[in-house]
This record gives sequence, C-alpha cells and structure tokens, in this order.
Amino acid sequence: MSWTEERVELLKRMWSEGQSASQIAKELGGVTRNAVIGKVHRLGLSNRGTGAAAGAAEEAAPAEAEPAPVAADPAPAAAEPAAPAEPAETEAAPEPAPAPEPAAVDPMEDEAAEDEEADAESAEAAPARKPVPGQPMPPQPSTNEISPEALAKVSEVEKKARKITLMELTERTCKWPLGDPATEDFWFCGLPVQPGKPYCEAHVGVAFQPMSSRRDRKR
DNA sequence: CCCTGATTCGC
DNA sequence: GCGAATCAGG
Repeated sequence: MSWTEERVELLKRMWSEGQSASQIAKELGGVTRNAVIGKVHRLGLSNRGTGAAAGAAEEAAPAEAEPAPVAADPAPAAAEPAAPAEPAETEAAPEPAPAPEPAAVDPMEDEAAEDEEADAESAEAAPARKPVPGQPMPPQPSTNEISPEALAKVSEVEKKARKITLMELTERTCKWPLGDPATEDFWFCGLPVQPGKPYCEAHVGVAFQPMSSRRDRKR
C-alpha cells in the first residue's frame, strides 16, 4: 500500500480528530500503526493541536491521548464539535448482534440525571423508553427465554462494568451496551471479552443463545 | 497485560 | 519516503 492522496487525507482527518494511530491504521488497512505514526511525523503534524493540518483542522476538540470519561458530565450540550459532519464510523456492524436489551438493564444502577422540573409537564419526565417512533428499541429476544443464571450473571457483572466509552472500545473489550443511548447514561461494558467473541463471558451468555426453548414450532 | 505516541535507521 | 524495531511511557 502506498500513501495516496486519499489515504493521506483520511489519515490527516482522523489524526486531527484525535483517532489513535492504530485506529487509523485499521481504517486504512494495509498499514501498521507504526507506518501511520511515521507518516504523521513526516507530514509534520505530530502535534494534533498545532495548526498544521490541512482544511478545517482547528478543533476546540478534547483531543487527548487519553479520552476522558464523559458519562459523568451532567452538562453535555456542546462538547463534541468534531463529530457532526462525520459519522466517523470505523466500520459497520456485521456483529451477530443478538439484540441486547439496553433499556432493560439495571434500572437502579444510579441516578445521575436530576433535572427535575418543579411542576409542569410530567409527561416530559419520561424520556424515550419504549414508545419511540424514531426507531430505538432493538428487537428484544424474549427476555425470559434466557437462562435465569445467565441473566443473574449479567446483572451482577454489569455492576463491575468498566463503563468505557465508544472511543475506548477495542477488540478485547466487551462491546455490550449499557444504559440508555438517548441519554448520557450510556457506556459499554468494557470487561475482557471472551476470546473470539465481541462480549465478555456474562454477555456472551445472553447474547448467544444455544437456540432452544421454542425449538419445536410447528407450522 | 493492554495500550499510546516518538524515534531511529536500514532499506 | 517508508515503516519495523525499538524506546518511553500510561
């Protein structure tokens, strides 16, 4: 692979967006993170902040080597000027995603949001749970068809979840979503994955069903 | 251990 | 110019 203009541009953009060299390398394909880093230096944009990047590079962005946890931030508002235009999706989701149940997690996990309006519309109090026309509510796999042990295991392990952000996901971190994607109370499990699987042991348990229960559905 | 970027140096 | 190997760190 060579550094074509397109590849270089992607490199520049991703680098200025704060992506790590390894992430960029994966995205580009055919190169290692070393190659990316080497190129970055040759291009003279080793310092992500220094005005060197081409085009719209200026980011008031929080581009840190270490992405800081954001879940605790009660005042989200404007903080991510870098993402809007670019979905920045690294890759689709060919995951055999068994449709977890993000909303059905541990309801009493913690209460971070407390923007209680003294009165007024109580209807507004209920954000987006189930009745969202938008699209949410990932297909729910008959919750009760999952072995109780597995479910217990999950709810237990989820208390130990690392609560990592999207940015912190790697091939070795459990990608099970927790919390409500529509709010700030959203994160990923982050525990060590089961080799070859996208989730940790507990979540693999509920994600990949042995296929059974209603095994004999006649037609 | 996992990961990060920085640097060197033979190609 | 390129990037693997290495270094230095979290």
